[in-house]
Amino acid sequence: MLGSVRTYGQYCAMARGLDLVGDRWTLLIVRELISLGPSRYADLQRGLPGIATNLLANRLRELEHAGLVARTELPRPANATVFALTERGAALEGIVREFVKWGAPLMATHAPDDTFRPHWLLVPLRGLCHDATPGAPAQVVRVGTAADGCDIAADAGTVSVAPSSPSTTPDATVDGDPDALVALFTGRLPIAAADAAGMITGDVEAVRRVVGGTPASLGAQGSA
Amino acid sequence: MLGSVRTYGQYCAMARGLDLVGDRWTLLIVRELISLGPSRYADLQRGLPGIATNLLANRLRELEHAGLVARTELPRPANATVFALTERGAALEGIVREFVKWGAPLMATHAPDDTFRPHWLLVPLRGLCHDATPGAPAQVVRVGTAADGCDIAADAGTVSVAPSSPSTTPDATVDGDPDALVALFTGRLPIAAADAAGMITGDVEAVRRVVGGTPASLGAQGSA
DNA sequence: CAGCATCCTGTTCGATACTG
DNA sequence: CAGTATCGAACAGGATGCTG
Repeated sequence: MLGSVRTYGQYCAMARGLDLVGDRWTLLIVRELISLGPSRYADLQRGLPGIATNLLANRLRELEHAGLVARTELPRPANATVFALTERGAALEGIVREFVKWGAPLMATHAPDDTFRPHWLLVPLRGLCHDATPGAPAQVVRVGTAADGCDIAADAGTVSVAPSSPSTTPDATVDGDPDALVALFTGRLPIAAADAAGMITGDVEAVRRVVGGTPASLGAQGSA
Repeated sequence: MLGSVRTYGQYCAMARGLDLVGDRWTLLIVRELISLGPSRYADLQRGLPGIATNLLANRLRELEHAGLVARTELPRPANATVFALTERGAALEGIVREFVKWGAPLMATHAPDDTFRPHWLLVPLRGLCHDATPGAPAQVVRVGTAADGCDIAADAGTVSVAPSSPSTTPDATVDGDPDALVALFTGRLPIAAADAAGMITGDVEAVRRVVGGTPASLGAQGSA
């Protein structure tokens, strides 16, 4: 009845890590909890197209048992169950970040039937954005929508990327085709071209301020 | 007949990475190829206790197809097939390293029936060792044995950790119980105590030279 | 012997239907 | 909304047999 008692049985840090988060879907659930913050069951399902509902329930139970996810019952009037990463669970972001870096070259092509959610860009954007105008007042660029996206906040030379919040009014909003979004933030699509294509609403200069990171953060590694 | 056409179908760098290396055993095979260097089939099997032989063959074929592993036929007299990481495959070390860092706290306890191979320490040791005596002549400390272990080479302030080579004569050799080895290199077991327990052969000062890294590399993160 | 392929069994996964 | 129940298909694990 309980899942994954299956273990590699190795006294090895990596094998023991994989015993906890190596099952199918598990690291994507962690990605969701990182990218969305504390989430309800149905929101997790929306960010994990194709997952079986029983599998999501199993994984959440296993993650909870492993001390990586905490389940909280919100009081009235919300009256909902909320899943959030514990501190130890949030420490998985390093693994997620390395996966994103390694997988970056795989984003060059876009299969039309692949699903896409703008909030999936949160971890990648953390490595891809900078503040090119440290002296300017604080600005926020939204990627995607208020319901599903990321808010890139630039202030005093540093950027922070958070799940988009309906209570924030961004200075600019960027949206469009998945591959165009990726191309824009990896530098393959010029900002002017994105603007001409109608991808940018609001202050184009705010977009110019945050787009573009260090070459290393683009995950430029051989081909595949 | 061909494995894993199963894909997450997401336009997401992490999901696409997991499509390639997210299957069971795959990242442990990568760990083996990193820790052993180019290897023969039987050597991989020895480092992956419990893997089904057909599964290893399948995974190697998938990795080859993904461009992460290259298969080479050695000419006579060796006449063997050798599997090695490609450049793109070797780039997975960042993911392996993050897994090791995150999994480090899980090594605190040691189940007696867990298997252990000294060469599994190679990636962890890369984050755990330093050269405390940059001025001293080059020295090599072996962990494990010539047949299965790592050689830690300290020279001019930097250390490099490689699979143990029979053609190298180390200045000191460290071996012993798996948990004692881990405790030694994570600083929980004093070098003097390891020496008193008979874990060290040769020049104890060479061991003292390389053992101990930055606090950050110990992977100190919450509990679990 | 190294490097698999085949066969078989048990577990996990995926899709859908259903429930408090 | 947050799951549980069910069932066929795919996959993992173990033993064994084949082939140069």
